[in-house]
Amino acid sequence: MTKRATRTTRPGEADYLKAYDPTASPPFALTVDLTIFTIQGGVLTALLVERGDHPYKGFWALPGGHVAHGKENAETAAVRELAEETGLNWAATGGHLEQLATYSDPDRDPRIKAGLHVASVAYVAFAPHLPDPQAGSDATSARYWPIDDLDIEAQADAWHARTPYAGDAPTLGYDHAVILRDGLERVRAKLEYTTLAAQFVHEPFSLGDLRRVYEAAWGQAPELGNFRRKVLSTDGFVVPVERADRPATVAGGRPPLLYRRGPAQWLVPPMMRQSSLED
Amino acid sequence: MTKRATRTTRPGEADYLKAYDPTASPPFALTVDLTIFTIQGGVLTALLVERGDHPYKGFWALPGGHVAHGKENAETAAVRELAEETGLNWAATGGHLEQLATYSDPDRDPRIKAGLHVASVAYVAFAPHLPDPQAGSDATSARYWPIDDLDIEAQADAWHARTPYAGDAPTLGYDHAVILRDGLERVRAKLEYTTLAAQFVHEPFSLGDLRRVYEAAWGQAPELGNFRRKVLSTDGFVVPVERADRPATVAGGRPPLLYRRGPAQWLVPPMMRQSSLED
DNA sequence: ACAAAAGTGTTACCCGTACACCCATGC
DNA sequence: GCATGGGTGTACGGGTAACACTTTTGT
Repeated sequence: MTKRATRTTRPGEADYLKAYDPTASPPFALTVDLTIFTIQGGVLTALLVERGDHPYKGFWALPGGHVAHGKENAETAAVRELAEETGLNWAATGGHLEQLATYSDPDRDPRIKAGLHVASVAYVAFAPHLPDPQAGSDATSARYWPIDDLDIEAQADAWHARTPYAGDAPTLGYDHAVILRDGLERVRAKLEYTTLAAQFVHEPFSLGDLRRVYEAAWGQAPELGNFRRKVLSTDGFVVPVERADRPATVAGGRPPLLYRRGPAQWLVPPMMRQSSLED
Repeated sequence: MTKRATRTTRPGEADYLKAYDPTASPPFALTVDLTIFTIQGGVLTALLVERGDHPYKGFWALPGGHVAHGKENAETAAVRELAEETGLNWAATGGHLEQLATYSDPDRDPRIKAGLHVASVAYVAFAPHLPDPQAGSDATSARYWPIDDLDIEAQADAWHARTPYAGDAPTLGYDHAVILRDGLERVRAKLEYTTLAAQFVHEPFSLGDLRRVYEAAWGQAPELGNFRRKVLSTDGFVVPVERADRPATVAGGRPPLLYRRGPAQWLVPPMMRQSSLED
């Protein structure tokens, strides 16, 4: 009980609390940015919004916003912003959201010139093909972009060199090309050793659907026979579903068995990817 | 060249810069916390400092401090604080430092009661047995603690429940038990699929030295024969060193071949750990 | 019948496991 | 000699890679 007291009141507490003057210390702003990945028509896409306000008015950027001071942590802010920007109830859809990294270069936001140092906690979200988002508060439009159309590497390199990006792809504001590149690498890596691929497909899904997730993310599909053995032998990756309410197949072909996401989180050993990471 | 202009001056820029009033928006503080792991006498340890000031005066905590507003990013601040708190030139020692996660619960720092919301970017550092640190600025003492002596799980659980930790281990301030637990899990995981184990030993080292790193971190050593085949067959993990300047062995036994760290970063497939992750 | 997509079988080989065995040094 | 730590060899088995083959539907 002595230690409990230290969490509420203890000798000297009044001192350090009073000593702090909110107007004296230079302010930081804390924001969140979201890299939201989904698959549309066999192509990996990311959600971007077109900014309607300065800074970076008219540029494309990641959805995100400010953490509410004293009221929430970054993750809560991320879920809230996601709902505001896309109309999506994240808890209900059951997608996956995880922290990526925090970006804090002083010059990553031009408002540093006004004395505001903006740090941003970035998140990665995986979801099946979502309804097209409505442009929210300060965005003039919002859409999913195929990641191959964004020239992310070149834009990220340009940011690091602090030179303007001169290519044809929609230009990303802030350091969002860097964040998006890091998020993309996280997605690709996580597919290898977790069951997150199942977060990209609607239930019920076929093993072919699941395999096309890997194909979209890696550019190459895992070998078919080995892939299904791997998935089916990983306990709890997918669970078969009996019902015949399979949506009619588009073209000819044998109708697939259908599955749901299982409780397993990890893939050990990992799913193999041809182009392994270089040192 | 049109786009370059947007990075320096563009229509409307003055507006959004002037519109911001540094004293109006409630302030965040941005700090860094460091989980610094090393191995001493076959035991995995973490560096902690005993706080000399409120809040959490007299408690043990992770080294860290404030990010200098407008002057540096979090990583630079981490390296700087590391030098200040331990006298260590990180760039020179060649240890490994990486971002862990950002912690931003409003109540994670009691100064929220004074209106200051403190978010902290945590880092993980791996290093060989370092000289004992000098207690820095606001610390009364600093030392390495064996992680098994810190009762981290219980302390982290207690923090999440917002109940006081009642055990015998040195009590950690703030949410640092949670951060330390996450850092520890990162270390253990990274040993599996990267060559970071070599960051824990002084050069030149023997394969036995390297194997003891895994033993200290995992509580169980990889099987000897397989371990050395794995290490030696991974191109660029270790490079043999010819010199006979091997430090005299303490006890009897065949003198080992010695190695240096190689350029390889990844271990594919990963080093096997008996107790694999549960779902 | 044919194409398309799903699903099954078969073989070879790699690599991790387990365990036995050989080497070099200090006491 | 013998204890101690370092280093090597080898047989077994599971799992993945590669590829051929069969099944079920739509047109």
